[in-house]
Amino acid sequence: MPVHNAEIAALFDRLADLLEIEDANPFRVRAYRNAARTIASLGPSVAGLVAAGRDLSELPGIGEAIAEKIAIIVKTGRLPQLAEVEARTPSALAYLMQIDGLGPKRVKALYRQLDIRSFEDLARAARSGKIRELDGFGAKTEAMILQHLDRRLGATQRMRLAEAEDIAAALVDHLRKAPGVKDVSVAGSLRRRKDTVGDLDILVTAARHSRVMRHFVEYDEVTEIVSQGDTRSTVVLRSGLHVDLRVVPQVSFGAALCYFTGSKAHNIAVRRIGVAKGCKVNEYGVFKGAKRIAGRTERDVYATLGLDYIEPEMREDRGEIELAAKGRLPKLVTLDDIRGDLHCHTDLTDGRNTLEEMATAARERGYEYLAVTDHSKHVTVAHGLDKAGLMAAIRRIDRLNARLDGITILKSAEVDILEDGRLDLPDSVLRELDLVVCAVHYKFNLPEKKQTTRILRALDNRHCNILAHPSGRLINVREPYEVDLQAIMTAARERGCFLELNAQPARLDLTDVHCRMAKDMGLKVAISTDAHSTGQLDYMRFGIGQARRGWLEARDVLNTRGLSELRKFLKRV
DNA sequence: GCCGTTTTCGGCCCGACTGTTTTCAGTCG
Repeated sequence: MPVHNAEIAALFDRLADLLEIEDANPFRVRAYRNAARTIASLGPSVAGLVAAGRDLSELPGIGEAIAEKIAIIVKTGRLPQLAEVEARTPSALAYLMQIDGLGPKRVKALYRQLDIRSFEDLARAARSGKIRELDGFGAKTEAMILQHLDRRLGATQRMRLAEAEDIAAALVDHLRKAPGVKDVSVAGSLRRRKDTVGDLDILVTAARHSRVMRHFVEYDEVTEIVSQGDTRSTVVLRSGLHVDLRVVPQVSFGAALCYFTGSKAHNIAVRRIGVAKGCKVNEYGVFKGAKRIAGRTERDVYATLGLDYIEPEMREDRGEIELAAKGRLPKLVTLDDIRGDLHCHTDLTDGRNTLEEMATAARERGYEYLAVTDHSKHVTVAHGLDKAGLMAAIRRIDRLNARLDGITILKSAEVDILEDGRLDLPDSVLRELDLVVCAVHYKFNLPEKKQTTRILRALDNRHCNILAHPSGRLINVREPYEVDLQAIMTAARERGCFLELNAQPARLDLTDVHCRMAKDMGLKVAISTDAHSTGQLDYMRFGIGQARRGWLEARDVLNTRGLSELRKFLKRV
């Protein structure tokens, strides 16, 4: 059984947690965390790279020692060094650090002095008042621990981007009404367009001594004020979302926006560039000695450090800084580049709007074409179409195209991939379509080899053009199914097929990492909304964000092509 | 443990807020 990248990364993260509790060299701890991050954001499987004899120490943050450890993990599934550490320090202690306010030092003190090894131990000690007696702890810390223990269940899940975006928009509206406020900007992972966000980071510029902090904590959605200072405060909203607000003067806006957008790893890497150039970089600007030499705009900050402007979606320290230094950053795809949508549904199956309503809505968005991809018969919950139903739908589209100006409706279907890899509709009807989108809707839990073979067989059908939502994940609901995406991408490229980046906020499937993998392999991606209503056509922006996180440029995206060029791409090799 | 427009050894990002302190450690982002 191959060891997945995520599992390898988790071993190193766990090792880092426990070493931190043991007060090991913090830079060594960071080295393990960096390695974990590199592995987790790698497209190709590490196990595969090892099997192919590749030298892993070429990867950023991975040297000889960690490369060797990875090889052992791939071979045995275990990291011997982790077992050694766990013999001294119980593995469960790492979980205790999930409690807000408990870091490695305090967890160590709790373990050493009170033998606390679990949430249950922690709750018992806190309730009996033992924690307040420890050095460095007090009554407030004890109360805080109890409070967070109570809330722990269910509160740790990250929120989907779309949901967080709504909550942020309402809060930004509120903040704009504060007297003395100039700019209000959402930063953090929301600005980086990550598929889920852990908390909201909001940056405000305002005159000194403005009342904006008070205005913030008095927002009626606030249920708790975690901390409140002159320039920074943290609150919890009714939704459970934590919000950090930072107030800076306008002269620091760019530097603060960089700092608050992150990611943390990106910030560290940028500041290291600063150190190498004899500057200090912080949220107030770039400083040479005491003199501020940049800070008003993000562009200034990067330029002063010899870097091209880096789009927020790329700021993950995944190689973007090196490219920015060389002036070779990709020009990321934008919403304006999109010429049409290649996956949507109508009320003929499980969509809410009629064919004509969907067509008109697509035209209003400036699209040149819209592929209507109602379900095939096997997807009974969606009232999927059989051959006769689809033939009737095709004729309806022909009639609509004949009288509709300004947009072309492409005849298509989202054809179910059956368990054995055959498609749910016969070739005799598939050949009547402009394009065929195929997807897995049942039997998610096949073993990796079977699932991969199943999909490869579907791609073998000469009518198949696009594989929709290739991993099947539903964020916070269903894990991706076990499948060898590298093999599927290779096969898709060879056959002249494409993979979809499904823009539904709950899917965002392909992931950013897999988009980048597709790009590196020279495989184009279709960014599609899978809209089930006219309004959902606007989900395209989530797909664009994810594509940009995967470094996709317009040329890497199928539906940035005009109709005639698109038709050429849909002729399989 | 990683890494190199100063380096193969000696560095490794930077600041705000809190609680328990009487000048700072711990945590967080």
